[in-house]
Amino acid sequence: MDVKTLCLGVLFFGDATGYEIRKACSEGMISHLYEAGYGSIYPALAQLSGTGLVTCTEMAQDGRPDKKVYSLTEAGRQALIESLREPPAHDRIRSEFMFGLLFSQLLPNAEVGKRIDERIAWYRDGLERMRTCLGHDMAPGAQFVTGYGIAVYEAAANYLETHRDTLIRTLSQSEDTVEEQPAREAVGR
Amino acid sequence: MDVKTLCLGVLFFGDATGYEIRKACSEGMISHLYEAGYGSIYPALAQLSGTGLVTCTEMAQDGRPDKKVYSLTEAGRQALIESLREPPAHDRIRSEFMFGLLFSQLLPNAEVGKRIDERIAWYRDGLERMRTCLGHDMAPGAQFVTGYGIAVYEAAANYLETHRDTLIRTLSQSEDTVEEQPAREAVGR
DNA sequence: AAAGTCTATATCGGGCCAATATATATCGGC
DNA sequence: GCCGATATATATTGGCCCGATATAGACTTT
Repeated sequence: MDVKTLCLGVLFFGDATGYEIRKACSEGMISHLYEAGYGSIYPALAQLSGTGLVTCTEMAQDGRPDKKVYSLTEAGRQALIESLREPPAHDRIRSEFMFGLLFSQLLPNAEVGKRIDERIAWYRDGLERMRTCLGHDMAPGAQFVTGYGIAVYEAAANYLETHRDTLIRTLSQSEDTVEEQPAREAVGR
Repeated sequence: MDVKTLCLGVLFFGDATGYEIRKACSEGMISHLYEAGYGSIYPALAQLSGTGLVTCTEMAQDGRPDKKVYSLTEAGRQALIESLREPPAHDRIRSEFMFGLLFSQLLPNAEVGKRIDERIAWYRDGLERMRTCLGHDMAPGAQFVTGYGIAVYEAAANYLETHRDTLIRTLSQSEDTVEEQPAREAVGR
């Protein structure tokens, strides 16, 4: 599955411009599942347009630059369904935040605390948006996914809140032995 | 942060071959935070070796192909710390599983159930490994991160288990109206 | 009136990664 | 004792992806 399928999926919920699709995939609800930026979306739309899976209607606007509104065609709908049918690839995640915490012994304690606090705030913010979202009329799948997001974010925020101080305390205690601390095992597997 | 920093990080916990680094980043504990395959790791190691951040010792083995064991140099250690100091980029996630569920109305119910069951099994498997891991001696950061992983996976698995049947039931109920169902709002933001 | 944000489209260089090639060893099952 | 599968080990490539950047008028804030 690639960004082309992502665009088809967004367009399934209604016509949109490239700009709006990007918003959905990098700020909106979908950004929690599958992110994408301009550099992926615009080329994808051009290709989809070329193969007839979407149509593009240029709309002149007073003042602002022209809008290009994309719509899913019947062929696009079929292509979306076909893509969704094949077994989903394994999740791809890349969390610099978590990776950095692995090495929290190498960072100043204040920095560690600051990062955790920021992350908690980020989760709380996401939770608020998701809860607001649940009030509206949604497809059953979207409802399920949103509920899942809430459950996971809640657990993450709670863990960070309840274990933050313990981590900092532990780091403080072993602070002075950091210099000669030998490498440890138990990360390789 | 890129795969070069990832390699430096893994090597901080002890010398390793490219093969072992890949194992840690695509099967081991680190794979839950930051994945990488051969195509990223081998070029990264070559570059790190060229700039003196790691050293490479070739070890002949009876039978098996030669091993190239990489070690972090002092310069590499400093480079790692410097990289970790800069604020972590936003998490990047790409979950085809979750994205697919958004459109569960377009999939056969049996398929939806199967995917959820597989995902639950995957979480449970990950949980078991992480819990085993916690028994061993670990750096405080690694312990914190592992605990976080357990909390999140547990919440995810529980949500899927308790809401699986509700989703399927809801899908079955609206099954016959799928054909003429209009596009819905509330995904754009 | 300057500075910043929002709508809107588009490109590029470099990074990443799945798939693939190569070679040998070991282990379980028949 | 042989076969297929799995594990050890390194390396390349084509294509996808994406952060940064350019452009540009309108609206908002200071």
